[in-house]
This record gives sequence, structure tokens and C-alpha cells, in this order.
Amino acid sequence: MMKRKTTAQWRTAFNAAGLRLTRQRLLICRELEGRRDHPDVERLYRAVKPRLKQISVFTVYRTMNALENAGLAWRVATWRGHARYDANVETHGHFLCEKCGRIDDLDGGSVGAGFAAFAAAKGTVHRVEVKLSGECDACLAGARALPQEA
Amino acid sequence: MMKRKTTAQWRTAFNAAGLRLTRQRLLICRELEGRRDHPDVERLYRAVKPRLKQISVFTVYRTMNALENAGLAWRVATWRGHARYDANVETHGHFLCEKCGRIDDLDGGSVGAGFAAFAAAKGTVHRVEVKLSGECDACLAGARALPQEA
DNA sequence: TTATGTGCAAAGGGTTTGCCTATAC
DNA sequence: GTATAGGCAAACCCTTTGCACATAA
Repeated sequence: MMKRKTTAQWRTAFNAAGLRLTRQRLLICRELEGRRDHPDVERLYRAVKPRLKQISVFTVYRTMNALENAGLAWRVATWRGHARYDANVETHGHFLCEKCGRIDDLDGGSVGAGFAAFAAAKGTVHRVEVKLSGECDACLAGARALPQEA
Repeated sequence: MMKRKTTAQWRTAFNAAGLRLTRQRLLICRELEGRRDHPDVERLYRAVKPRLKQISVFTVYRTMNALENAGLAWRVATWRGHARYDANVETHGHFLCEKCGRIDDLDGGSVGAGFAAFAAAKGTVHRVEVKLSGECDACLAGARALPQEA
């Protein structure tokens, strides 16, 4: 279960990452953590705009990048070219509907076992993907020849 | 294990999807299935160009979209804005190195159990994600109100 | 005070599309 | 022969960036 942060907790989290807590950032974070639909930048912008008229989409873009770099949010999927975000950075899965773009959370407990059956309740699963990311052994070793440049 | 298709098999696969087998498409498919590095469009293009000088990047883009729509290849990840592909459409995972963009396959057998340990051998895992995609129940029911338009 | 963040505008860059020719079947 | 695909160029569109002003600490 996703737990919402207090303003103080957000401030602490930002400061720990060397970032300042601005009105814009707090508003965006609050909006993101209050949602279950994994919104894109545009949607966050539209949701926050009425409460801070001066805010621009560009700030939302920059904020999302900052959040992701700080590990405070994740870009969990891309749908029709739009990046989709989640403030829940605990290990869990997602069910993406390729047709409507809806993204549902899959409980972390379902990761690793029986998630296909779990997800079946959400619709028809066409594709199952497990993605791990981090830093590969070659990079950790400071390899000269980057595989991607081969 | 990934099994390569014969030309006849590719033709059958294309025709089954209502597509024609062109020199360009066959070359691209051959290149993709022979690789383990999950190339992007640019890389495929550069690899294929010497063998068919007239080919254009645009054709590679269109071919990859056609392949994905036909279920003959998957867009398995995005790294630095570039879509990355895999001709292996059996259920399996990937390890993406966020630093160099290297993408390794994770055996299908490791999906669902012990994949974190499995991947640890590849480097340092920062993030584990399970993604299922398909069509959600709402879409299957032909719902009028698309969640994404809310 | 002073580095950091925001708003704006303009550029960036991977990808898509329209149009005409070439080609698979 | 006819519908489909390729080549080219231009458009698209999400996203990023440079710059001057505003603001958090």
C-alpha cells in the first residue's frame, strides 16, 4: 500500500536529494501520490494548474525528471509517446491496457509468483514482461568498450 | 532459447499477418533475430544498409511497427529516447543497464522466481519491474467512458 | 544573499506521415 | 494488374534547453 508523505517528509526527501521544496513541486508530488492512474505530464499539469495558475508544463517536465533522478517517483510506462509516472517506488508491477492506456498496480506480493493469474482478473493479458534495471557488470568495472557503441 | 526462422517461415508469418515479405523486411528480421543486443532502429539500419544500399531508415521504422503489430517482434525497452527491439516474443525478462544501455535477456524460467538473484550476476539491480499488458476489462466490455479521458 | 527553480520561447530529436514510384503476389 | 511497400521530405509532438526573473534556504 502506498503511503502519502507529509509536507515535512517531502521537504526532507527533497533536501536529502539536494533539491528545494517549491510550491510547484509540492503540489505536483501531492497530486501524483494521490492518484492511482499513473498520470502523464499533461494530466498532472491540468490537475495542478487550477491551484497554481502561473505554473507551466515545462516545470512539470523538469519536476518529474528531478523526482525520478532522486528516486522519489518512477516513470513506469510509456503509452502513445507519453511517459507515465508513479510515486510508489516500492517493487510492484503494472497492468497496462494497450487499448485505453489504463495502468493498474499489481501488488508487490504478486511479483514473482502467480501474477499472470492475478492480472487475468484485470483483463486479457497479451504480454508479460519482467524488467530489471540498474548498472551492468561491465559498467561497474568501468569498462572502456561500451557494448552499445560496438 | 531463440530459434531463427527460415525464409519460408518468415514469409508464412508475414502472410498470416496480411503482410508481404519484401527484401527489406526479410533483411531486417534476419538481422534482428541474429542479435542479442536488442538494437534500436538506427543500429538495425546501419547493419542492414551495406547489404541493401537503397534502404532508408524510414522503412526500418515502418517495418518495426509492422513487426510489433503482427506480434513478430517486441519493443522491449526505451533507452535515451530510442526504442529497443527483440525478435524473441516468448515470455522472458530483460536486464537494462541504465548507464550504457546494454540489455540482456533473462531466461523465461527465471521469470516468476528468483530473478533478482539471477540478475544480480549481471550487475547491480536498482529497480525491479513487472509489466503485464493486454486489454483491460473495461475495454473488453466496450466501456464508453475511457479511464484515460477522465 | 546566492544558488536553485520557474516561466517562457525556441530548439531538439526520435518517429510518423503524405505522396509518388516500385514491387510482391 | 492491383494493392501493398519503399523512398524521400516534411511534419509531428513530446520533451529539453537557454535565458532572465523569481524564490527557497
